[in-house]
Amino acid sequence: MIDKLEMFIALAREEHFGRAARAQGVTQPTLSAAIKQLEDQLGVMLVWRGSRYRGLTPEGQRALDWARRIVGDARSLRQEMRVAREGLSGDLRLAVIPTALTVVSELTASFGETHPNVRFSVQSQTSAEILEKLENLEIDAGLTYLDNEPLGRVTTVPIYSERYVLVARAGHPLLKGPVAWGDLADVPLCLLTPEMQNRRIINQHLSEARVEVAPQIESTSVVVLVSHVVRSNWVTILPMRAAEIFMKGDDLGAVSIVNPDARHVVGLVAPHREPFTPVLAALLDRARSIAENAVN
Amino acid sequence: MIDKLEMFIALAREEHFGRAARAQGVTQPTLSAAIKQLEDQLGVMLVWRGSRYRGLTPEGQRALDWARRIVGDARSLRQEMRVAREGLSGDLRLAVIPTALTVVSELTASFGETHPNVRFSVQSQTSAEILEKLENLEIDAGLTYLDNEPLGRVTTVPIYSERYVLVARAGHPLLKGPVAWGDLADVPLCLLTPEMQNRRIINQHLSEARVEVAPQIESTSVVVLVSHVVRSNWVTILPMRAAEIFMKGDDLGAVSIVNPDARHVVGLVAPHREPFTPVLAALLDRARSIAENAVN
DNA sequence: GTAATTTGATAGGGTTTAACTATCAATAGG
DNA sequence: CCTATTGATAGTTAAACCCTATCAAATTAC
Repeated sequence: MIDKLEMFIALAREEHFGRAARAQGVTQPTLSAAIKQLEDQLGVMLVWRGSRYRGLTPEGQRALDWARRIVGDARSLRQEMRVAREGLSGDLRLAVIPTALTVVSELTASFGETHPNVRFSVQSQTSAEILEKLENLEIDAGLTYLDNEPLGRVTTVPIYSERYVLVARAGHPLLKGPVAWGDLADVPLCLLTPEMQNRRIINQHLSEARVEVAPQIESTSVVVLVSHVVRSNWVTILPMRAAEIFMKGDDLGAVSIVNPDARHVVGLVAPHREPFTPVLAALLDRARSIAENAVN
Repeated sequence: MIDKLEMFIALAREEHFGRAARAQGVTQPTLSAAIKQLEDQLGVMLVWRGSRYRGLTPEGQRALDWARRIVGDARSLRQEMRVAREGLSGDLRLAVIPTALTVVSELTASFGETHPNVRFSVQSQTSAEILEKLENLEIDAGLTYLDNEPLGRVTTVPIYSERYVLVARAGHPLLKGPVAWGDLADVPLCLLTPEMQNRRIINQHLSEARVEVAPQIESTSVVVLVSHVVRSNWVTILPMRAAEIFMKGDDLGAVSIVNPDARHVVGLVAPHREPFTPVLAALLDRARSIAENAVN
């Protein structure tokens, strides 16, 4: 039953019998049969049938909610028993927004010292993808904005509060003192792409300052932005925590962007499942302990 | 997997391999094998092994919590799909404290009109048994005190507030006017047994009024109490709602017990499982709609 | 102190379930 | 109209499952 629910979840995620089967490590006929048996056992049609996948029925949608819960709890059970057997161990799958990537090492470094048998897998994703993967049980926790866009039913632990800086090549005229959002009208900016929440936040502040921007360089990667800044007169806007790691040499400079002194809270998000598995509970604890007092 | 978790739950409840097997409709070797497989899959010992059942290990205890949750959710999934298929239908297993038994018909009567395909099974239990059976998934909801003793993790819907009356044969001298708890010192009382919460509540009020009682008749059944009162000079204390049904003739009389005018809230308790199954959601709705305004 | 009973584990065998490979029918897309 | 894609179906083999029968250990009864 639980295996079939896992296959059902995979089918809903992949929207394709073949891909879902591959993702589950079975052949396509096996997955087809599993879905059919699930439908027989539950006595309802879950998937619109045709010559191809055409989405879930309303019952399928409801069943998917339960399936996620049941499968998630079953995994929690297994994980908790493994912890009882061999202490904190296993994989922790983390998804992180690009501008918070440098914060991960704070978490993992201190966590890894006390729990050396826990392995981390960290992927860079948009905040929307993080929430989706959390729902689909594809990750165990995420690091993303907590206060800007709605999150759904998740547990959150605030870690720090983002402040924004302008990053430019050393000697750039804008670096002389604090910059206001309104000063950025005719500056050659390179920014993250609009599917990134960070970009939407920046857009929002710029538009509140009546500034229109159309960056010539957009990227999903902070490294791309910074490398453009290093090599030319481009300028970028980054959260301080994301910029710091690039400021070790003398070739870049940063100044605060004020008026307003914008803040956005970033922290851990985890599925709202009581009780938490030991590994996740430990991670949330660690996040709480490294949280800046400044979060508000 | 889910079947094995069901067997594990049955074993924890019955504390006996043979009985648990019978309860699950399998033979004892099958259940023994299922438990062993569960232990192999989870990699931990769940049950203290010896020549007989000797309780759960700590890991078994934790696993039991998850098992209850998983099995409960799986049942919810099946139930919800059945409702999608054939409307509100199926069995609703209710356990009720003796003094609230007359209230059940208020619930079932109005519920049965709109949902004729739902069958009720009502059993009389102590409040402690109700909570235990709720945990063990043996009932779907209970009707019990909400405000007197701790309930654990459940959803509650208050329905009415118990007030206490003294019930005696018609013409009994105590029936002349309201009685105070302190007046009951030398009255021949018959009361529920002390494992009933109602009795503990009454004891509490009597003891606060400095009254010591040692009833010569104790019973788990309200009918037994009332039939003693009808046939002799015994007197009993009952919640008004429990007494009403016996007051149709002229052979019994009741007066309020005041000083204090004690109140205790009675209502539905249901497992705290989001989202609720449709049948349970409908029952909770109905309970809310028949709740007295007087509940406070 | 010994016999009877209870309790859970083990062995062996038959049935069901589950997975895979190979193939087919239906439908999009060019 | 042809080809590629998609999911369903057939047939076969392996695994899982559950039963009956039996056993060893531990209690209980006499």
